Amino acid sequence: MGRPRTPLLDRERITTTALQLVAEQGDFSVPQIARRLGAQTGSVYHHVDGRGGVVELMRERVCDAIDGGTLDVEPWDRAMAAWARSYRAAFAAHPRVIPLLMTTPVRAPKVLAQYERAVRLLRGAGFANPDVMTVIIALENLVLGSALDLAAPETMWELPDDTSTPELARALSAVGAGRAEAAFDLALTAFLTHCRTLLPKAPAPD
Amino acid sequence: MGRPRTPLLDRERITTTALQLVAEQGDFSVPQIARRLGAQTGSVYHHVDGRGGVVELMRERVCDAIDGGTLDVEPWDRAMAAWARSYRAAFAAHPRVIPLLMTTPVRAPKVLAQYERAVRLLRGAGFANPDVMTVIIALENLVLGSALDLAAPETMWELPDDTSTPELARALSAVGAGRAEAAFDLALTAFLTHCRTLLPKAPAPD
DNA sequence: ACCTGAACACCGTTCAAGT
DNA sequence: ACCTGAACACCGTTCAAGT
Repeated sequence: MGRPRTPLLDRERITTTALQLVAEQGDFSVPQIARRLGAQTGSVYHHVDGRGGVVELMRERVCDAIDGGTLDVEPWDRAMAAWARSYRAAFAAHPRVIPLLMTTPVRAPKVLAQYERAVRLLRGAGFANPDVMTVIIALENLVLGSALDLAAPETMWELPDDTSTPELARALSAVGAGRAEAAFDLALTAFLTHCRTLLPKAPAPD
Repeated sequence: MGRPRTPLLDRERITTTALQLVAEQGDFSVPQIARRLGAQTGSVYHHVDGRGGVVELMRERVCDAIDGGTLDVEPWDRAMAAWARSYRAAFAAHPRVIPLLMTTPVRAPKVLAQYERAVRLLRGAGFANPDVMTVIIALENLVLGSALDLAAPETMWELPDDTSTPELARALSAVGAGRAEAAFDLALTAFLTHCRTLLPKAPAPD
């Protein structure tokens, strides 16, 4: 009892354990974290701001893998594409965490800083002020929607039998694995192609 | 005790109450449903397959508002646009339910039937077999991603102060309300425009 | 500073027993 | 058939008490 020689708990270990639990079960609980680390449930609260705090820590860990350097790529559309792919890849590495992150607002300064850079990039590219945020939100929806697809159970559609929905069954078997990737690529290409048309006609390169 | 003259519980009332709770709190529990309907917690289990069953009932209720008739519109791209808008509107009417529906597969026959029709529509329009499902999945991601945006808290980005992310703050204030709608419209337009280019060159109308 | 151990109000689920 | 009431194993959170 009392204080151990070497601390059992710290934020790093709590985060890692939570991510493991979510990967295994699709969810986590504070007592589960404590048990895995050999501590009492209450002890976790000395390191972390409750269950919600653990979710925030997981978000930071996952988002650390997003490569902000992609936003320095030129031209702007290649930068946005690279950012979107890096963003999605970071989430894809922890698919089952995604639903946990969807309902709480983004507070992590590192993530906000990347959005700030994205805004500057688009303004610099010549997008009108009201369009800038629309483009970013649409891109974010695209990334999260596709990432959610990865978190979905093996088959997002549970076909009762192939006879009631034969065409759907056939179409599904034709895509197979990589369906999520194909859909993301299609949507991203479509989106950036259309965004280019939003820009005032570019002057000829000098 | 025992059986009341007039039943306290049925699937309709359970579903309605669950939707109300989710609208108010963003979540629900079986005991909460029971309390609101003046029954014991255990009684709910006589009508519904546990908590997961209640989620399925909510999905069916929400999806009933999707207008499958939109898939009869011509040409195919107007049909897909109308379907996507109806789909999103149905979810938008119950924004906070969306996160609850994301992690469980679609089983509702009515929803599956609409996907079946969508597949037929795209095949009829001339899309190659491997492309059909990719297009549908991408459209679904788009709808769900945008719908999730509606479920998000007022401010998806919690800016600590306007000084650390000044451009983001400015861009955010420039979109204001309707930001979700604008982003959805942009993404949908972009997507369908690009899908048209996937099709073999159309023959001249006769 | 870090942890224990116990407490509290809440879950989801099951099931005998009642009418 | 429909509901009660009690049980069980689990949550999230708090807090005095120990070293």
